[in-house]
Amino acid sequence: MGIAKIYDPLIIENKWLVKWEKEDFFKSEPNEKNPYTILIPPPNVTGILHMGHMLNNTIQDILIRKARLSGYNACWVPGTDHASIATEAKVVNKLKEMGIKKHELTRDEFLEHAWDWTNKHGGIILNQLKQIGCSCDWSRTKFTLDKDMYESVQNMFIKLYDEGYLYRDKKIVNWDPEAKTTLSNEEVIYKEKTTKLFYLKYKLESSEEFILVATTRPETIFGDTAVAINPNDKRYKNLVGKKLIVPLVNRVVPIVGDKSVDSEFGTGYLKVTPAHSEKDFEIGLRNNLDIIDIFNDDASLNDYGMHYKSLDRFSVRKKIINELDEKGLLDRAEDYTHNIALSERTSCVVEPKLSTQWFVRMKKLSKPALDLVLNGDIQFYPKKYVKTYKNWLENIRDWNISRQLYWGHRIPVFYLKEDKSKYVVCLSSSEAVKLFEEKYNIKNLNSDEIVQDEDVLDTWFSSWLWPISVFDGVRNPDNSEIKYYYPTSDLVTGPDIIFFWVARMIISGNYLRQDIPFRNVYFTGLVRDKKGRKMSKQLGNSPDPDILIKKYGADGVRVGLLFCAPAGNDLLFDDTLCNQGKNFSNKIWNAFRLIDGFKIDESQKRKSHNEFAIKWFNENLNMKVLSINESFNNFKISEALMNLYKLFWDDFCSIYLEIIKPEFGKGVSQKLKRSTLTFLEKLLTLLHPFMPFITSEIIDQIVSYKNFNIIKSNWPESIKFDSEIIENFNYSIEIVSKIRHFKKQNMLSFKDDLKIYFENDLMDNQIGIVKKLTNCDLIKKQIKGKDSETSFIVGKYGYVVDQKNKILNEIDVDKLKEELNYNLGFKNILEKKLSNENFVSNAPKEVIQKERKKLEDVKSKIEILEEGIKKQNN
RNA sequence: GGGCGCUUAGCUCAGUUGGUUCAGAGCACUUGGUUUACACCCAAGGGGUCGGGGGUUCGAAUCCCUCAGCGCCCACCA
Repeated sequence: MGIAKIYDPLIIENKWLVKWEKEDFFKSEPNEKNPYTILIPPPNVTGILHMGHMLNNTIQDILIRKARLSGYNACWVPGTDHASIATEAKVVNKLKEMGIKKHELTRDEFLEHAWDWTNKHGGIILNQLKQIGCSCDWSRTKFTLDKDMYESVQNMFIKLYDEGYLYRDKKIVNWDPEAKTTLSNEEVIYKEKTTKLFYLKYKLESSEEFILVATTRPETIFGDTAVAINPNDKRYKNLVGKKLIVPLVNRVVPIVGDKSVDSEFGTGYLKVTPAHSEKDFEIGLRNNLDIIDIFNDDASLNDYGMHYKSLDRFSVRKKIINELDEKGLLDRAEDYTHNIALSERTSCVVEPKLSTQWFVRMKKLSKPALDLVLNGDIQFYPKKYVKTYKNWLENIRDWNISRQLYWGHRIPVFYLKEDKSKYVVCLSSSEAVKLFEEKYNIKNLNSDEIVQDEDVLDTWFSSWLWPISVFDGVRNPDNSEIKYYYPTSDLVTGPDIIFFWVARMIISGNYLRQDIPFRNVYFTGLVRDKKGRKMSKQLGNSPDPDILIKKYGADGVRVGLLFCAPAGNDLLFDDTLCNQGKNFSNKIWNAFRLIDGFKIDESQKRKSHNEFAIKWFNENLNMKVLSINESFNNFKISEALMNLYKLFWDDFCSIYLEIIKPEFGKGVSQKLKRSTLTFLEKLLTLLHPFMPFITSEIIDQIVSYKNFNIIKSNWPESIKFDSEIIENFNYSIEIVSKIRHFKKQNMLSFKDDLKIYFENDLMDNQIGIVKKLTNCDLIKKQIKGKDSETSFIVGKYGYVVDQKNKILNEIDVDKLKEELNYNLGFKNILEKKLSNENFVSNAPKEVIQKERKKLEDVKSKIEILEEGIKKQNN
């Protein structure tokens, strides 16, 4: 036999990677077929593949390959995301290592470095996706900063502005002092920490009395412009109209009443710093307070910080507490555990900061998006995320889209240098000059008299256009591609970006095209290690995909991942599952070896049980294809794989092949070999989405299928199956199991041939199968009374084993009795149920019918069992 | 604080509209097996009062209440 005994994925997978690349198998263009479209959730351009990506993209590849096999024009668009803050942070770090500080560079110089970085590291991840077999249309690869994508983003901004969905406002935003940019709420993470709660003395004006104010941030007293108290607080009445002196600063500030103050917290007094807390800012608005910003962009203190000017906020905190203490202005300090806001990207403490930003008005824009999901136009798998989605949309807030970064889509707004309150929104400065004339009647502006907004847009502002912009549907809404491919079919992503991305794509899709962006959303779980911990660099528990692939093959890893990935559940990844996948590859390989080695020999007598096995496997295949399709329709991908795994391993190898396998040295008929190859071909087609490499290779090696392209072949059709054939066949397998069990219990070897007498009708081909799989003869014989010295019951037909002496005594009568008791109990319950008027009158007819059938079955079973026990006792 | 979800065999999970041939799968485990595709294998087997308690019902893993444990998302208080 020329084929290797052990399947070696490495060589074969590489061979197919090259071939797929060369022959452009995955290319898609609009045609007369129905489209099936998936857009990759674009990974960070400079990122590398982790387990989450693997899972995600394997699922996408399975869906897309299945669709391709099912006759759709399958199009999977790959691409990468510029990931503005994440990438910029990496570049800043890189520059730091080189001794260059970002602020020493001009915008253009910085961008040059960023592009160098991107060109150097970009695309690695796409190559890794190829390694795991992703069948993307690589000619369509997009990058969110490509020229057309860039323009799409800016066009969207302009459209939204023109239609009144954008505004510029001063608000308290989350400020990342390290990256020196604002963050969206979604980019802020909270961590519990124990810090100190300081009680500071605020003297009443022209009095020696003081009140205590509790704060965790004593360094912000420089920005205090009031102290607030809840108007329902009893102390409030005595204090109205009085003033306090801010310690150290000696600023005189009013006491104001505000319902948002929690009287239970601290002393019930809240120092109000409108520039550095959202809540304080609102109190400030309500009470007309001054706003004093005390920080520089890096969160060091500015001129208002007096002698602490230029020092960092945290060192000021330490120093100012000492000073307050020395001056008797600190009453006490207590431990206090609360949540600290941290930047997702730089991990530094977020500083609330007042600043002017661009916002998207979300309420009206997002209104239709909720219905699209609630009424089922868009389906979520698993369903539970509909509620999460609903909850967010119902409480949606305006979206801050400005980011004080260089790397990204620059905001297309031009300001008059002289007076920045005057601005126009457009693509270029030459257009801006015209618009200034129209809008403000300012004529003959020089281009150096206007300046473009320094900020870029939030990364997600480009992401929410992804399903439209990859087909150029923002700039050209009527082009043939967008009309053909949009709406896309499925989106596969993690639930962690349901708000960042999924919801916003639905919103933008509805806004731009009055249509959904995708029909189904499949949420994958988080990949954890087998102890349930998140995978992280620090723990070192995240396996390297390249190493996994080398060890188990891409097919093996794909199968391993899918074995543990029910939709929406986190999956506990374990190497051994990949090993199971690898073993499965080997099993498939060896099944092929066996079949391939069949010699044709027409002189063999036709065996009826072979025909029966073929019939059975055909019907069984029809049945399993139906259930696999059903699993696919419900996005139960791992269920589909498990069914296939069992179909191939148990049904095809352990049963079918074991039956039709010729005895040593003998051959098979042409017809049998052809049928078997047809089954193998169908199974490989079914397996292809999960294991594209090995299935391609084997199909390629089956001689008669040389020109058969598995990628585009037809998914086996199935509408119905003959359940009688399946039942009859299964019964013989049931007998086989019982006989094997019997042999094992009686310490007989597989080779020992027994004569087994049976009383009821069995078909010849059923007998043939038992004979082939157990090496035992089944002989039909009416057994009367004492003749049946050795009887052993299985199933509803009952049969008798005659092995002269030893077996007889070891037959387990207790087992039979146990089974009898169970069935008697069952019968009791059924009879009780059926004689219960409440049941008969209340339960649906079909249920009653079913119960009656059960009763009949159980009665005949009891009869057989009783007879069997009687025979044993004789 | 607001919202969502989970608890079924040693592990990871299936169990659609309540109906005892649904208590199931894979892995792990135990036992036996190797000249004849595969030990990356074959065969057989043992495991669970479906988290606790209560209720609805003729009937509950499935519906309701409650207790206990776990997890996620959102908001964030000085």
